[in-house]
Amino acid sequence: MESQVGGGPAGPALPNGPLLGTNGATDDSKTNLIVNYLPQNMTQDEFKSLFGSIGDIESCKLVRDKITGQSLGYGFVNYSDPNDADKAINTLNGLKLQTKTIKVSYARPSSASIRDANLYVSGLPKTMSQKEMEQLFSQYGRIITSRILVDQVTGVSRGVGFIRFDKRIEAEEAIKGLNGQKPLGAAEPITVKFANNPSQKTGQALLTHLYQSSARRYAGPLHHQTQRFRLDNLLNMAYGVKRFSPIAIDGMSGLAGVGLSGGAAGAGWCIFVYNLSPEADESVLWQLFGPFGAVTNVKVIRDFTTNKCKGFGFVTMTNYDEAAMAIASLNGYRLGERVLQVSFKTSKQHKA
DNA sequence: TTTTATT
Repeated sequence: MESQVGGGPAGPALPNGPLLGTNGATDDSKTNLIVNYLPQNMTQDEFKSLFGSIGDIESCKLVRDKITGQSLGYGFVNYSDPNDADKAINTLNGLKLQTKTIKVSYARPSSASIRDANLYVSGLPKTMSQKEMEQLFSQYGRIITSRILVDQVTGVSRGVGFIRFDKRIEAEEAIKGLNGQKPLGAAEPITVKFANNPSQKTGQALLTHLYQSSARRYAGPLHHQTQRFRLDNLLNMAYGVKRFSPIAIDGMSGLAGVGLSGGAAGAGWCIFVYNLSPEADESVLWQLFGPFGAVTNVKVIRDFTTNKCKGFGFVTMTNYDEAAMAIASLNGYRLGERVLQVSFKTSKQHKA
């Protein structure tokens, strides 16, 4: 299915170049593997135990989306012994796990030049095979993977596919050379462009999803509601309280002592975020809350000695409506394995 | 007319 390239040994040593590998440094190219097409629901623990069954693992990582915590369907395994890495490829590559056939290969050295090298191709002749598509593109560089999407029922090509090159430059050249061109004997020209980057898309998709799902659950069809009314309903959800008068929001009555922060951090609405993972960092909070509006400050509360997150943090937002929308949307949101609790920070300290 | 390949 996929091309079997991937990783491969490093190129020949340069004449007169420095001799590498004589100082006892680890040669990652022989121990570090990339694993692709993992089932979506596989956990880090399952991933580790599967590959740990081959031999001693130096480190391994199931790659997850920064924001949602969802598995991205691939991971890395670094073995202590190169022989185990080789054994893992021989025994686990092609293994069927649920609906997926996993791919295990040597990881290429990580570098900026291999990122964003994935192309989206459309307008392909329905008769074109994956191999033919690869032949068309291989003149521009080394192909890491290719895929043609097919109709799930009939199995016939949808005329749409992906090509991942080893280097971004190669992908750029392929766009220049093939976008708008007709393959030999084809009636229509093909479109070649960079594929959507899933990691960038997530924020937007998350937002859209949250808005739509909250609005539907709590306010009914959007076209029957005004902005004001929708926000009111979202607030009902955020507080778990029935609110009878929308005017209460505008006046912000009933909210005394809640959320509004003064002090050195500047004015704004302070939001309490609970059930963050020990690995959570500030960037996660920026990414989660940023899409809802102006965020002036985020803070992850960490243990002094371990520097791990103690499970909660704070976010300050400038505008009340945006803060309320963020709370309504993100409270109860599942972040990885955890369900977030999000609310305005309450001031328990005040003694009247 | 968008699958989940770079920590």
